[in-house]
Amino acid sequence: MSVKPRPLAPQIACGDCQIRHRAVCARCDGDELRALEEIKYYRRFEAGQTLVWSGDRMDFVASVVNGIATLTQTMEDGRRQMVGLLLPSDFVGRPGRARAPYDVTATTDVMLCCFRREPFEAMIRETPHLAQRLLEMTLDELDAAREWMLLLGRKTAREKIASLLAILARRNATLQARAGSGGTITFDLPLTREAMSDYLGLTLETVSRQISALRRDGVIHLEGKRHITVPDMNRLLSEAGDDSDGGLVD
Amino acid sequence: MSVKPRPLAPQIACGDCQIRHRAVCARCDGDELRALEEIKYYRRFEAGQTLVWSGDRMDFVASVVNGIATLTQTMEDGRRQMVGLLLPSDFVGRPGRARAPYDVTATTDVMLCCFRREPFEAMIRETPHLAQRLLEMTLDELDAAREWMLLLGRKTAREKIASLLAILARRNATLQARAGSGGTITFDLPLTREAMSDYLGLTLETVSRQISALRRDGVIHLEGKRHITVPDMNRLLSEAGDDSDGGLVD
DNA sequence: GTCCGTCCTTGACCTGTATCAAATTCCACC
DNA sequence: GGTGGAATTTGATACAGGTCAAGGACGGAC
Repeated sequence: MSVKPRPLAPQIACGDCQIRHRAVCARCDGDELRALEEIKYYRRFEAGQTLVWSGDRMDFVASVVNGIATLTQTMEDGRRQMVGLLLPSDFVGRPGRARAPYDVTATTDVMLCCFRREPFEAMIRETPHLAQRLLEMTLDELDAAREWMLLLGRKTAREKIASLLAILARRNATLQARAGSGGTITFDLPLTREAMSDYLGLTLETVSRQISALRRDGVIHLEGKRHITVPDMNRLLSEAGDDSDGGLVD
Repeated sequence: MSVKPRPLAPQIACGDCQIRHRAVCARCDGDELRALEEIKYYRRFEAGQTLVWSGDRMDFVASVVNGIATLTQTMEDGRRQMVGLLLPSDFVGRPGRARAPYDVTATTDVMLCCFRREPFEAMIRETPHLAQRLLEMTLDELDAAREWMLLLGRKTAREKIASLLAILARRNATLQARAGSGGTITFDLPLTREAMSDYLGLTLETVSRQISALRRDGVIHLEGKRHITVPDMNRLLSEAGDDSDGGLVD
């Protein structure tokens, strides 16, 4: 969800379960968190299903196990803006707030690991470590949101598309073994053109045009409508308008 | 910093010091936090001064005591986007990350209440309550950032200006006794046209034009360049394109 | 006072993206 | 393999906001 090559460092590969966690994991996180086991349950949603409508009561918080979901805000006249992309290991819902401030919609089939609100809040109070990890994770999200603000406010359509592709490519390169880091990266777009337009603050036609333009210019190759190959990641990053320092890590 | 009338509820009026706190206050927050007293110190910055440059090492975290500061991201070619507005009681800096990801600049003279990083981080580990309050505060900021994403991605120039004025008016109405809540609201713009344009993802000319247009249409009155009167807050809110439900509070 | 510099306003024009309107591709399902 | 429908692409045109340029208002220094 970050525009510039941000450190994905805090991801922890987990021997216990398949997913890579960035923050809280009920299954393998530390002795303190094993207690979460007792209050968790799983829920499955199908692609296109809206898990929670804006304003709805949300009696759980959850971690995405697999699949992709989105957070969107909608204006009265129908204008929509995606404000978050939930990928596996991301967290949704917030302790202390019962109503969702935006729609949460499944883009693909989604599996959530849910915790009922009250027990979870109690656990936060009892388990200092948990609040700290949630804080860390939330700060990461805030940084990502702020980079996205730069994109929405100041980037051109072409830069926006390149930025999104860079994020997806990067995410993909991390999940796959990054065979030859200078080499080509290949992945399937998990979003429709419409979802991309909602994310980028563009129309779907502009998204389509810009993708075509990037293809014409050799920045990406397209196979079908979804399968993308990035021959030169640095080229893509410079199209995205990000500075090339790779992001400062501490 | 929120677009729609959001609950400013968690502000706590404090008998001990002048400012209203939304989250962490070293002076009066609770017994647990009095320990922070020992590691805090004050720093003063003048209007226009940049407190921290993006990428700089930042060996403290701080709470704004008075004045206004901004967080901005800049692209290589100079395009700028403000990603946060720091008002009194807001917090800047993050535990666990030494380098600032954006410039922090004083808009007016600013007084910060600073805590050196290491002691502060130690205190978070030792004081569960502190992490919880920081979490709550960060989640509020994240919500505000996401509302701002809707503004940046989907609102027209006129709506953007109206939204910003609504926020400032609202903030002001909260700080002043809100004498007759239906009545007119009056305040001084704390931002130049340029700063507003950085915040809204517009050019300074467009900001100026839209402010003139709102004045022509009677949505606001202008006295000089900075002093603004809002005769009808509801009118302003509807110009901002926000739904009128007033925001859902829990 | 008046001079200067900064901030703001307004105008004329241009460009990037939205809008409206067809095609075209692709996939799922028969 | 054919068919229907959704997703995507492409084209023509409109318009919001950007860009460039010229004043104007205001405040501080002298």
